[in-house]
Amino acid sequence: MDPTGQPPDVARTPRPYHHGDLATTLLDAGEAELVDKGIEGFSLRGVAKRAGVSHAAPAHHFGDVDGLLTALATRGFERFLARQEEFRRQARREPRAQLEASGVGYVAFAMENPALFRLMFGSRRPDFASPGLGLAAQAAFDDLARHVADVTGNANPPSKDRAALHDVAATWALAHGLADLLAAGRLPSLGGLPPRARNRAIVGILGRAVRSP
Amino acid sequence: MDPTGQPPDVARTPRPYHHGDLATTLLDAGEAELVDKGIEGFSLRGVAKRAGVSHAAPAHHFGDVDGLLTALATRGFERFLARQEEFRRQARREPRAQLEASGVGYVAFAMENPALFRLMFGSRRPDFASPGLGLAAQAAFDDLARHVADVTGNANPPSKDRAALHDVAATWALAHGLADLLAAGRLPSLGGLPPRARNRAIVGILGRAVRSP
DNA sequence: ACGCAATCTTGACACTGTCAACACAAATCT
DNA sequence: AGATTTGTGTTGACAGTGTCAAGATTGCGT
Repeated sequence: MDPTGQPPDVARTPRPYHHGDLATTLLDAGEAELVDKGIEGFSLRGVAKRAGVSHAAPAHHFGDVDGLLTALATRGFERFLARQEEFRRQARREPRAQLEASGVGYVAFAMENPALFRLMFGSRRPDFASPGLGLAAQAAFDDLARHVADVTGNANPPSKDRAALHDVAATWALAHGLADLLAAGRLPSLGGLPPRARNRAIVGILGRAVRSP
Repeated sequence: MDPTGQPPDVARTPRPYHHGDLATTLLDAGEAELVDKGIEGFSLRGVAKRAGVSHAAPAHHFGDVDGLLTALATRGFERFLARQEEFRRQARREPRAQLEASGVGYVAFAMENPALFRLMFGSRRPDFASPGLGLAAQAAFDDLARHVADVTGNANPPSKDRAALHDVAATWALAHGLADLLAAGRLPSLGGLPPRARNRAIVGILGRAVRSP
């Protein structure tokens, strides 16, 4: 038989009492739950069931349901930035092309992960005062502001210089508005385009936010 | 005595069994609940309590909690349009000034009613397939598209003409993005400005979406 | 080898939305 | 007028949810 003395395991790994790495398993399960049920139908017990674990297990890792949502939003912001960077890598190195790629990545992420995007930007349940999420969200803003500054050549921080503020606000608002409306399916004539044509259209629209110096 | 045969009323209208106009009372209570608890903490029983009525009473008027939210969103879109019109009335009659006023009204509504705005644009609970809400939302889009067309002079429908589509999409996305970010408090350097300066800044930013012909 | 801390389960509680059964009032019909 | 039907609101129940306290199980440090 089995020298380890384990039972002949009709099902191997009959769920050890300690899971190993439950935290990330719960994050994955939480993301699946988010995709399936949306933020509205998101249930902590549902996540636990997906992870094959008792209904109170998530509390030990994330405290609250809001704690889990906060962690999900944090990971969301990291992927958000990563997706933008992917598009930038495939674009030319000029500041303008890099900014356009960022915007396209912004919108693409929203359309690919509508529920997660909503959690990150349209919900008050995640705790944005928590250091992890706060920093992740701030990093997303800083990244965009930097690429805008590269285009305008304005080195002043947006909080001090009015022109810089307007440039950043316009770019962010335009990208964010497109992302939100497209993710919600409210711009069917744009969202229904095939990806390449759609991205071209998005670039054309985003270009209105800032003018090169 | 009273010819109607009513009792001498120690307390007049001691909560009659039939409320009179419970539907609108529930809508008002629902809006208050929305402001207090947000969409996340919105509770049908809480609304009933606010209206001073049993916990199952709302069902007779709105069926579902989603039914009540749908009705709230519908009324929200009507107020949304009305608010934009208020700003337009105080603006000059030129197409450009009218469009700018619409945009400022768009953003103002979002900042004044952040929870309602989120319900209208950032939630999947209202039933947008219902005729009432569907028409109300469509009317908001049509109104904006009309004012954009007045500026560009392009009479073609956005669904057919690519330039028209881009103009409408850019304007809507810019206004919507500003509204969403400001309502969420994510543009503090802009949202913290005093109203007049803020509106001037918004006009300046919105102007980037479309160029007069 | 032992004790401790971390991890997970179980059971309970209050709260929620929804449904069925009932109570009351008003409108309608004959 | 009186009876019946329709609409309006209440009560009680049920399953599902988040959270907490208590206990069970495991791994780790000493």
